[in-house]
Amino acid sequence: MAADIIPLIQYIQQTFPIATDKAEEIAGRFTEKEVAKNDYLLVEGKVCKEFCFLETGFVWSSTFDINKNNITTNFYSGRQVVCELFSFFKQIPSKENFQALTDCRIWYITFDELQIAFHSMPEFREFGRSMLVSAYAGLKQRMLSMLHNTAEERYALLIQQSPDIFQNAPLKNIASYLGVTNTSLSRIRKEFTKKA
Amino acid sequence: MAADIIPLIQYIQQTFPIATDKAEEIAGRFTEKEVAKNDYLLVEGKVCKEFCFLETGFVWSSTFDINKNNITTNFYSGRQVVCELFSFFKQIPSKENFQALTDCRIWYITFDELQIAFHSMPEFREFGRSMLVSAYAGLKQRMLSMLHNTAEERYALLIQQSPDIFQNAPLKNIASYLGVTNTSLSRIRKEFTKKA
DNA sequence: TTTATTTGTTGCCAAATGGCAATTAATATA
DNA sequence: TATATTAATTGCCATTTGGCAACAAATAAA
Repeated sequence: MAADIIPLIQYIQQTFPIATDKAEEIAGRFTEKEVAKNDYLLVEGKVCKEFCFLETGFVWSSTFDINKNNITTNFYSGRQVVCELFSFFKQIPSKENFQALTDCRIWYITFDELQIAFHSMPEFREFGRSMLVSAYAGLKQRMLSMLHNTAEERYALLIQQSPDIFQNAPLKNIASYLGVTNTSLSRIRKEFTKKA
Repeated sequence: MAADIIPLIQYIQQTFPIATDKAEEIAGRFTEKEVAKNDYLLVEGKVCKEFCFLETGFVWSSTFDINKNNITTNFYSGRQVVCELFSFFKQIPSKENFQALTDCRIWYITFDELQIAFHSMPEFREFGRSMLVSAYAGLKQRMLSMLHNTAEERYALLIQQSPDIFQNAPLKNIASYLGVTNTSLSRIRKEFTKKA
């Protein structure tokens, strides 16, 4: 067993409590690959064919609003699932782009392989469901934060919870992730450093 | 077969394409019940034990923010799933309340029953996964709208897509659902009717 | 019905955020 | 290195939204 599969095994166990040998069996269904900086993991209009676990590296996802402005939907650092879940599980074209901001090391499983594994391994199904439910809950949290926190509060939360984003992504994309203009983010940062 | 189970069967088929006899078999696992106006389907701190399909009626869900303000998380009209998915699938205490705003007719299945049905019916699993994925995608849409539309645009979208909310819920709860104060919502409504 | 409570509206002003343009800083390209 | 391009900051002002208080309207309770 390759040593670098350990983060995936740990991720599985932390998402759904399960015996180590079962988690290893699930992880064993994944294949490793590398993605170079600036390469796309998924392009808008294409069907997402791989469920990816990001071992190391940094990825961002984006889409376009009605006015064709590019807006950042998320950032992903290592040891997270990186997948357009709607496109993947429904096997329909994605509305989002996923792009590597650094060189990435990834473990993936294709949709067909996952279907087979789901049928033969109940634990894999349970892990999959638990992962989906957690993603749903995380999104709800983020939505409520967007609704009831100011831009500055959201900025403070982000820099506290995911400081690595600021090492990897340009501020204009962080601004659109936070739902503010880059002009406003610039001013928020100015105020923020003044206070600290 | 009771005639009023038909909406549930249709909902299943529209969430995951499946033969009618299979959809009927899935629906057959659900039990019917009624919930009176103002009664709670779920109370904060309790584990959500039932996965509910709202046949008729109107429900709202809410939670409390850091300052203990009650904030509305969602409204549900008929022919929708009404369930705190995170609490239900993880069987942990809910952070949300679900309350009937009108008398409701509901089809439900308990967590234990659902686990059994999931194991014996692959189609039920597929339906469940598809439902989760759709809920996730809907939430993402809503979040992006919160981020990149003004309060007035969000109001216009809501009144267009879910006019029934305005027949069933007080404006102060609609305001917190939209992420604005009721003062602001009042002004937005004034502007809005002026334009129309 | 009368009274009390809750909900919704409005005026006044403050705070947060956006829009645009100019400038500087950083990065990519020739 | 020199040049072109993109990203970030700043000033000025407009727009959006919030906070508070007063009031009106609707609803619930006595």
